[in-house]
Amino acid sequence: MSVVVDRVSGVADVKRDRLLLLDGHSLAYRAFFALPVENFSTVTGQNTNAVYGFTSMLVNVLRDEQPTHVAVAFDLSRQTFRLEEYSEYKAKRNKTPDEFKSQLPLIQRLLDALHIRHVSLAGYEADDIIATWVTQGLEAGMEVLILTGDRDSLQLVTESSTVLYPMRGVSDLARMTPAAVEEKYGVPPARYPEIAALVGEDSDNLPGIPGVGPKTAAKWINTYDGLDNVITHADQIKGKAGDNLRAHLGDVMRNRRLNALVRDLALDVAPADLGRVEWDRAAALELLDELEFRGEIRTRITDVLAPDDDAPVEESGFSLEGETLAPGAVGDYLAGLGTSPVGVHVRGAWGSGTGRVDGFGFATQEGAAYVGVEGFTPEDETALAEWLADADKPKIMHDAKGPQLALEAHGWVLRGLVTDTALSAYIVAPDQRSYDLADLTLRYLKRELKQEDDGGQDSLFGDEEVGGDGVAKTSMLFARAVLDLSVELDSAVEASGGHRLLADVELPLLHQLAKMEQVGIAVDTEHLDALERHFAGQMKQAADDAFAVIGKEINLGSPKQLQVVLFDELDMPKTKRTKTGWTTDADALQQLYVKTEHPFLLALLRHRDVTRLRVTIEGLLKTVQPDGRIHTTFNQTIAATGRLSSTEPNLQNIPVRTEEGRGIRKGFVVGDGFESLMTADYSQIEMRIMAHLSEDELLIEAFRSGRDFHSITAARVFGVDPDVVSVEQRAKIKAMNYGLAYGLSAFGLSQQLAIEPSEARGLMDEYFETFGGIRDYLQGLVAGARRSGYTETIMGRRRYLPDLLSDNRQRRETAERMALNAPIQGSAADLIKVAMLRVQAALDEAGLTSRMLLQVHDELVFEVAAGEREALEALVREQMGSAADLNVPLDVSVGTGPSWHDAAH
DNA sequence: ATGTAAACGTA
DNA sequence: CGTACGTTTACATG
Repeated sequence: MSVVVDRVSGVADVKRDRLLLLDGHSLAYRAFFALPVENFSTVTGQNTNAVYGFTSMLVNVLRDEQPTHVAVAFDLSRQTFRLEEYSEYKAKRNKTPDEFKSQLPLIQRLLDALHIRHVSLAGYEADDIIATWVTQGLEAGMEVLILTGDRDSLQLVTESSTVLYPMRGVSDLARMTPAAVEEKYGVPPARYPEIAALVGEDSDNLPGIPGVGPKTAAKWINTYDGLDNVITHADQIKGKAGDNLRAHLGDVMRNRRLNALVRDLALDVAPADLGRVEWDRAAALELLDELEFRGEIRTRITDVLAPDDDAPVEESGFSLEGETLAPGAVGDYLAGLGTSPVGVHVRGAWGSGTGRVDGFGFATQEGAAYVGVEGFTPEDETALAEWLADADKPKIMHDAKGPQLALEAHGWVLRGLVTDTALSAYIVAPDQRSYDLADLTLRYLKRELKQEDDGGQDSLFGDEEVGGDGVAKTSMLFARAVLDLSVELDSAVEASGGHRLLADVELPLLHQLAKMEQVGIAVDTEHLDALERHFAGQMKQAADDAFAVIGKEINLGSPKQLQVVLFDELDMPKTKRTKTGWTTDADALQQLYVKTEHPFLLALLRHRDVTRLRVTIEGLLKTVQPDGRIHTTFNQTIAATGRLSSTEPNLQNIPVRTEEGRGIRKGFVVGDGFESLMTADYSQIEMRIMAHLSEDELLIEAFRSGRDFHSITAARVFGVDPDVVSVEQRAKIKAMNYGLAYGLSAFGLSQQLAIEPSEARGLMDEYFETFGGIRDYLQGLVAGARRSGYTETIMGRRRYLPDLLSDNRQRRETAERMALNAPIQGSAADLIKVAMLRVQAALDEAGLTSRMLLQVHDELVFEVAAGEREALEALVREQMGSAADLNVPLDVSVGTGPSWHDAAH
């Protein structure tokens, strides 16, 4: 199907024109209540459930009905001729929610982008516009479809006009033909308003006759042949209903006047003007991006609007001259590039600390080239190696850590990476979910970047036709996109003051992370195997115990089945609600045990614990590479605060709190040829940052004293000597200290300490009384962020928090807690990143072979080469301790041992 | 097959 | 009713 209908060619005359008319307001309103608003909102807090539901209905109907003409009618305001006639018209309606109102302009923007006409008219409702178009369309011999959630439109149904009425939600449409209307209401469509007049319409505040429903109304209308005759013969109708009819004749006649749709409005646009035209692809995609419509809905939209394989990349703005380099031509090509930045796209695959290169796309402002690695001559190989390793040949890449691993695996060294578009996009807006090249291209260049489909899937072995036009073209286009993007992003980074963060921290860190991923950490698989078997046995034991108590076997891992046992069968008190029932989390089970002392709970908790440990080990073992080491992937662009994250596997959440859990850490060991593992971590890094930033004298003094921090602060709060601080006092202040940076509430604190909220409130007051600088600082953080729209770390890393201005209390308060936490967590992240770079630089400088393996937010793990322990410890203490110049000391604790567990301190 | 919720591990 | 993450399982969708 082509969305362009040529009105002149006569092609459209082969079939009747189909006119699709939508009631924008009623459909959006339906969608607003049908779809849970909390599931549909963007990062900026814009609700989109109504937009989503409306769009979904629209595209489904476009797909299923294939109309040739389309338009949408909207209400303009409540001020209509109906209101003038009847001041109570629609009076009972609740005020339209703001969350809904803000979505109408979005729907209209979307329609504009799709080039679908939308019309409203002062004094009239959408219904009237539609009724007028229906009348005109039928006269012109068109077939008409009306998509609306307003039953008044049923009066427009004829043999050639059908109402599509949403049944429930936004996916079921009832097809209201004359037969369907008659079947449902017992009268032909033209007489539907007569029924409505008798029955009344709650939503319009049009009261009907008491005791008269659709059945009675239909009976009367059919018996007397129409409402007019019912009114004339009102005195003949017996019973209570008859009395009521006579008493409310005025209402009925008024209802009938008001529910009659106006069919002869003077509109600027006639049905013939509504022929479908090509959509504005760029504008629509940009809006979908803004609305965060992705995945299924996005495909459904684009499929319906552009089902043909149209829009090759050139069409959407990318066009470039390029060539596939012949064997032997690489040296000359690279020599001709000079010293202006080159966009580089590496084709290949990577992960788990290694990778494979299949080819390179190069792009400059002048042109582009592609070269596949397969046909390389020795001269090509050398020329490329030299160019890649030349720090004076500037390169720009996207998400270069993976490619870097692939290059390294080939033996190539990458130098001269002047920027990375994924990293700069992250600096500019760290809250984005994805930094895909295609996403960024769309967002910053308003162009669509599409993967050329070259037939077969990318083979793992790289044996597909490398010279294929698609592959080369795509690679060159990607390289060019990277180059163009870097220009936009450079200025965006500059404008937000993030240049140094990018150039001095994130970019060099990319290489450091690649190095760490490449090295990996050695694992004692035998130990972990044995441990897994042990936990499997414990699991079986715990499950048997649990089943014995309740006398049957259930799936202990199913919260649903657990709820049945706990709350229905054992009749335990209800816990906190979740979306789908009552929570069965460990905290709740613990509390239930305190109340009931039911042995099932103990077995269940034990089962949970050991299951978790077993599954964790299982997952780890699956990721051990042939070299006997685990090579995690560190993600540099995930956490909005600036932290790293770790995947496949996540080595930043290996158990440590329980003795059994720590057993797993014994499985991470020193590798062959090295002497031990060393861990080095910052103590109370976030509190120190708070002390520094708040300049609270007492807090600074507490840190400078070098004594136990929680005891010192507790002593201050409770006004006692540090030596006599009780265990309870210290615990309370410790919880307070840790919770501060999260925006802890009195309630949260009371939960955690199992004390009364009032006591927690008092504790917080005392604390803030003592450390007034902290209170002022935290308040200032939120206030400042509200003013500027963002928070900032010590290195100038920004996080934008538009929800600080939300009128939704929950969203706003969440944003406030984020504003408290982001600069603190983020500054700590800045600090350890700087420390990592300094430590590595010092390692290189000193010529040590010890190496950095892991980062766990405030901790670094090293593999110590023989004889280097002391030197390494000194170096690490020195570099970590001086990563930032704070007005409190940075305390680093260091431990060494044969395993990660033993290296703890 | 794919997505979401609940649960839980870390800092 | 405390921030930042990733993974697993069960369960509900298509």
